[in-house]
Amino acid sequence: MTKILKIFKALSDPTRLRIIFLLEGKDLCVCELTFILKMSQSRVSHQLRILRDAGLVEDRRDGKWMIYGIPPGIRDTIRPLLHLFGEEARRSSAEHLKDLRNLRLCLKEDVRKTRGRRAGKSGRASAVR
Amino acid sequence: MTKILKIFKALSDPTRLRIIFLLEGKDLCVCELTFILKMSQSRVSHQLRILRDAGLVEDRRDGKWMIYGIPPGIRDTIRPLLHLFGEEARRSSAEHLKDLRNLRLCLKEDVRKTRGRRAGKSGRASAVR
DNA sequence: GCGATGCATGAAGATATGTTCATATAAAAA
DNA sequence: TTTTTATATGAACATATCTTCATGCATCGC
Repeated sequence: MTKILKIFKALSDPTRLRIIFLLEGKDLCVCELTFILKMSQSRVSHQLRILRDAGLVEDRRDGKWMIYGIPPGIRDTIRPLLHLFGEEARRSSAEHLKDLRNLRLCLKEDVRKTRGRRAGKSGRASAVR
Repeated sequence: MTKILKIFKALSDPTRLRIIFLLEGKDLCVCELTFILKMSQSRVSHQLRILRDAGLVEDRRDGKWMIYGIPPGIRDTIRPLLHLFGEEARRSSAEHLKDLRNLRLCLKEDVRKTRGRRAGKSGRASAVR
């Protein structure tokens, strides 16, 4: 009972749900999530911790980056769950579409390796808040 | 997005989860839930309201009783969801077993129609707190 | 080694949520 | 009609949750 409750609690926050939706598509590091969600690194980390405590995500270190992803067992469990309700609503929600746009931008700009050095450079599309 | 979030929020409270587990088996009125859960009527009503606002339960009047149940569409959606995680854990949880025991007692004593008049009568098993 | 980057986390403040208490409404019973 | 039973709900309080800020640790590049 405690476990399922923890999972529902973890999923009952808009930020965490956005993170789950993103990770369902692709593993991401904290700085990428920070870039995509337009939130402070601290805020993202705190939310990731709650998701990890619930067993909904797992992390691994890659150099100086911590990569977060959904464990295979959970992925199989969660995907149908998310689809059951409002998959349509999700896909068409303005928020989620922005996240997807920022994800593309994030990959295109190779945020993980180039941020900081290139920040503020002109001629670049900027992420959608 | 808002809808699914509301559903997860509604499911992320131990009392409400107990109510859902109970209603998954059988429609019940507020006084029966109050009897089974050993909680104040006010508390049960407040929680039912949250479940209703999330669309997870519906009510109908039967005389002076309000009967709560899970709408068919939601039932089909929610059952696999609850089974996905911790169905085993639920079935064996002490809390849930107590609820089931109190449910049997509730039906046996016909709480809906006899409460008050028979309260405190000797020779009766009393519900488990 | 030293500075910069990526990330985690504790503490404090702001906000949301759950519980209790008091009271209101509606139907049944007397 | 008056009383009783079943339920809903607003307000106040207690508790939990989320966000921010400050700071610490690990890794990388120089």
